[in-house]
Amino acid sequence: MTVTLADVAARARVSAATVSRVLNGNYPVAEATRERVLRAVDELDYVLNGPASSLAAATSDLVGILVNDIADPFFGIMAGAAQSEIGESGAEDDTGRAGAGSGSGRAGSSGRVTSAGRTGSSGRAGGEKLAVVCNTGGSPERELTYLTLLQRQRAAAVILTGGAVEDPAHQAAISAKLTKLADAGTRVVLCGRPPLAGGEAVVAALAFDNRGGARRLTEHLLALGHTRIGYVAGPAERTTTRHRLEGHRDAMQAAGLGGGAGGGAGDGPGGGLDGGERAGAEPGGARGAYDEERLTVHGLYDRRSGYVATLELLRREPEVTAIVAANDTVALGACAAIRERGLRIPEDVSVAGFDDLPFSVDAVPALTTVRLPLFEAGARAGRLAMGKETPPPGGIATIGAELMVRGSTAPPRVDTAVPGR
Amino acid sequence: MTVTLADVAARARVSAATVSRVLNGNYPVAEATRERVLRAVDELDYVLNGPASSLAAATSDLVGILVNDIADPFFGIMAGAAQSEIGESGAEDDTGRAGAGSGSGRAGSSGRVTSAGRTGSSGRAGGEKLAVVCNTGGSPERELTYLTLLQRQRAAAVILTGGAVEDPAHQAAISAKLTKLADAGTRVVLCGRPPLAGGEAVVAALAFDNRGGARRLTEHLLALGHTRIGYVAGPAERTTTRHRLEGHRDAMQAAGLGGGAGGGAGDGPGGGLDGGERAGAEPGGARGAYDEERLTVHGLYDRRSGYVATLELLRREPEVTAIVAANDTVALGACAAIRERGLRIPEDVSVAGFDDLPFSVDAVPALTTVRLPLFEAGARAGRLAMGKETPPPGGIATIGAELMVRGSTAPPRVDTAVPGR
DNA sequence: CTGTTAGCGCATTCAT
DNA sequence: ATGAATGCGCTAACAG
Repeated sequence: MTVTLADVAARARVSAATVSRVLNGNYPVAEATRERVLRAVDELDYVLNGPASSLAAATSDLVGILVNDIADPFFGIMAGAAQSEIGESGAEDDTGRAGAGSGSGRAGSSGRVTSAGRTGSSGRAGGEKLAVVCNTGGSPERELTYLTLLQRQRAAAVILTGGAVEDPAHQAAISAKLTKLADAGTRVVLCGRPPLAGGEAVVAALAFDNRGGARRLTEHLLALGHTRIGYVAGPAERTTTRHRLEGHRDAMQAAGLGGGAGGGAGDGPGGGLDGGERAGAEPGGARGAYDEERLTVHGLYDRRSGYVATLELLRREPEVTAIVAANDTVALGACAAIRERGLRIPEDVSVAGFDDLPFSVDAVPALTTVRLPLFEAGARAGRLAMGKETPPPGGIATIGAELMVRGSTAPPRVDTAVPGR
Repeated sequence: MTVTLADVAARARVSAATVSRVLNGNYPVAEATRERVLRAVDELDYVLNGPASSLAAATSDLVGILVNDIADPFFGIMAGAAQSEIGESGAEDDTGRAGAGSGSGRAGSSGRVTSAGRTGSSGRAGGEKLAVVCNTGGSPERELTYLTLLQRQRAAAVILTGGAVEDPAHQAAISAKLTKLADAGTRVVLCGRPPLAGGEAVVAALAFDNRGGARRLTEHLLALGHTRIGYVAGPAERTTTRHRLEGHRDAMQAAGLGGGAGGGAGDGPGGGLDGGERAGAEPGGARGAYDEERLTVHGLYDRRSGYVATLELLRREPEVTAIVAANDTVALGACAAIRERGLRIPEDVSVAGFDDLPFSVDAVPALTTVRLPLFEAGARAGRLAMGKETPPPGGIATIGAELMVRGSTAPPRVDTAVPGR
């Protein structure tokens, strides 16, 4: 029924071993026989049996990329970049770049279609790796499950993207799993995720400077003259959320607006997920740590959360003149909430996001945000996973975050600065 | 070094066969031994060898989902939905839904973390399928390559999403490849992609009613009083582009505004990718087929293309009162271009998109568009791929597209209706 | 350079 | 209900 190596060997009048050698290309073979084999392969339309190959070689060509939310461009961009570095066999930097601008449907590619019948249809496809992305949905369980599945497949490499959940038990479980993967020869790379405690198992960890970016963003707002800044944070248990929040509070404190306590590193996020428990906080009340918590609302990294949280923020403190969102998507929801309350952006309330996703520049007004080089980071992670690039010293690299000032932030209204209004 | 079935068997004092049976659960095993085996598995921290298992069983638990652009939420939403149906072992409809709103970072999940140490770490993970998404970048070659890679892995199922490239050679190559996959036992499902010519190889094809949706959208514009409607189309060679364009032209013709020729089905898209070749077309010139082409500009399915194409459209015909974009992302670019020219939306120019991606409702003004039930379609494709749902009659189902009228479309300015202005 | 020989780890017959 | 054998298709030593 299905064509095997032996069939090809017979057709080409060589041994199975020889066929294997030409297919894998990692062994000297006479040019003559080589061509004969290749022809037989094409004629028989032979396709290598992956499982058999992996079993014998004890390695597979599978490379897994774990993401929290595949519908979020934040992850899509990183995953796509990584995949482009992995899919191509080292060469063809061109095609990799093509996917950069999140552009789909390459228009000019139809001309090369005919050649595809040759490149793609036959079973040989050089050292092609199968780069696949797995959607964890942000669930620790699914993350572990996927890791096990990948381990089962003897994956060649695994790339973990996005912030981690700060649960000790889960951290430990992940760490243990990654160690086992590494022991089995799988290359593990972290992208946009803080380094592990005992990071020996990991080839490299690329961490975003969330804290620094957040700090610069809030400093920008402070320089504009804002003092009552609301913060719509992400899920409390994620590292990304904590780091961005810390950066924000660092800046607030430096400006003498934050609470002295709780500003340092390592403290768990304090705010509850849904507010409303502290009743009757008088507007324009005390500053400091109290305000800090009162002006922080946690939610998910999606639009709806931004909308809901902003409404809550506006309710708690109608005098806010600026709102910093956990990311651009959340910022969009915040904008919707602000407008719905009849306020203008940025005249009445400034809004800022994080990530600088493609749509941010198209918001009206364009969103002030912090740019994360997602594509570059993803591509680098891909190369690291393939061993095409040497890891940074210590296996850890911090990736810069650049402040992008645009139309959604402006100085606060003058009359708002007057106490009591 | 690595723990094998035999090790587990020895530890549990049974034969390897028995261990295999408990692990696969598809064979009667005494409860006592069963537990003994399971304990041994946990104690030894055994992880099944996927390749070996697949080789022996001649099937794997890999399910591939092909997308054109992973950074595009259009695909991300479908892929995520499909993956949620595939990943979970039939049950737990709840978790599947959780990913719906494109929400990442499930906030409430930390409570269940500890249980993960049990569910996820051990080698057994019931009939878990490994749902993976592969990013083709819209390139036919990569599409074929991925299909080959998946074939090599003896994938259990493959889901192809998004419009196809209308190149006969490529169509044939894909068809042939899918037939081979089906012959090898792989279940093939098409999602948001038109049925194949000889569709026997395919379990089911879920096609979006792009044509109908586009027609209704343009009818809406016509009802509003627009007559000069620019169309920013996608890549000329894709089915999605053609179908949407045809729907648009159908509506135009029905209103007596389209050219008699070229309106029917099956004609290749006429407009060149970059215009400007026909010089000095006098404004307010002849209607009909001529205008139809003049008012159509092709580009990619991304924001930049929408921006550039709209600028071109505005140059060719400053009197356009409405612009229909290939999709929402393109519409965003169109909006940017329109504003840059000092025009207001919708007062001066109405804008419409397609797909109704999450961000569309947040555009200012909110985007009139055509809603495609991406999540539902993806989920259904996932179930079809898993054999959890019976295919529609004939294996083909058309998925409705619903017009969403929002703020970005309005009647044209009265003075614009005056000829010569 | 090429052919021969052994397994890789597991799922299945077939027995019992 | 369980154990013993057989082979899935391929790669990797070894010869030669």
